[in-house]
Amino acid sequence: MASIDSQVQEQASSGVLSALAQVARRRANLEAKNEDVSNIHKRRERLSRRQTCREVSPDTVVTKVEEIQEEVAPCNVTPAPIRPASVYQTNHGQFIAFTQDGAIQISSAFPGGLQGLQPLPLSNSVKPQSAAAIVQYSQETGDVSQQFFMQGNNVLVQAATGEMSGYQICTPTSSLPQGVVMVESPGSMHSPQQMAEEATRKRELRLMKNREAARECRRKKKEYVKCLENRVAVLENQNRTLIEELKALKDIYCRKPE
DNA sequence: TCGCTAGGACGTCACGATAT
DNA sequence: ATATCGTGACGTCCTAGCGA
Repeated sequence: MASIDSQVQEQASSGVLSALAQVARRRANLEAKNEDVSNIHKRRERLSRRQTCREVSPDTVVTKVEEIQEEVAPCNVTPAPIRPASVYQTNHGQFIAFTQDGAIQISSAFPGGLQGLQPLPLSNSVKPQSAAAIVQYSQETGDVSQQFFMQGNNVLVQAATGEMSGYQICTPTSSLPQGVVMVESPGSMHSPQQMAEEATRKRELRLMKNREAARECRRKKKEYVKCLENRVAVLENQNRTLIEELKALKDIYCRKPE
């Protein structure tokens, strides 16, 4: 118990330290802002010249958090819901879901399960898991048109006018509902331009995945911090109770027998 | 109302750990 | 050996709160 307490205290103080570090970072930020950072390209350049994280500062808080997690009683952290498929949201607010068998479904509302999703039949046998592919999707009612680049179970969503213009999009097959077009991405790249496009696409995919991962990571961290705070509250309560109990016992034993 | 500050959320990069 | 994942660090943007 005592060791847990001290660890929780240590955790709290490292929280303070990290807050201080954040203040320092902000100060540095402001100083950096005072330099000429108006140009986005310069900013990019600065980013690219940046030192690596490990060089700048050592690991602190998280390592400790992980150590403590093994000792304290399991918190009621709700695990990420197990979804029957991957679900993505487009910048038009629609949700694209991949079912286990590789089918794609589109919905305008987030699927609690996957009910209410509108099935999107694919034009050929290419499954998203097996090959990279592009789906162009346009709504019947509107002029909104988007492209989805898929590789494995990942999807990259862009407006049809976006950077993926290098891809060849087949002429829509009239039999396809909702203007759905599906093509295989070029299997063999030859020209430097194609290679560059491939590299760009790979990079976009990696960035997208990392974005998702960072979001998930933050969510987990927040949940864990909340859990720790609860734990602190519980321990403080216990501590108070024990102190009162001790006081009462002292009163009994220290009272002089008549 | 305006400027400043703190805090939160996000995207990106780098890197270690783990899986294939 | 290479790919993928998870996460710390950083820079940026946005917003709420506060004092002048």
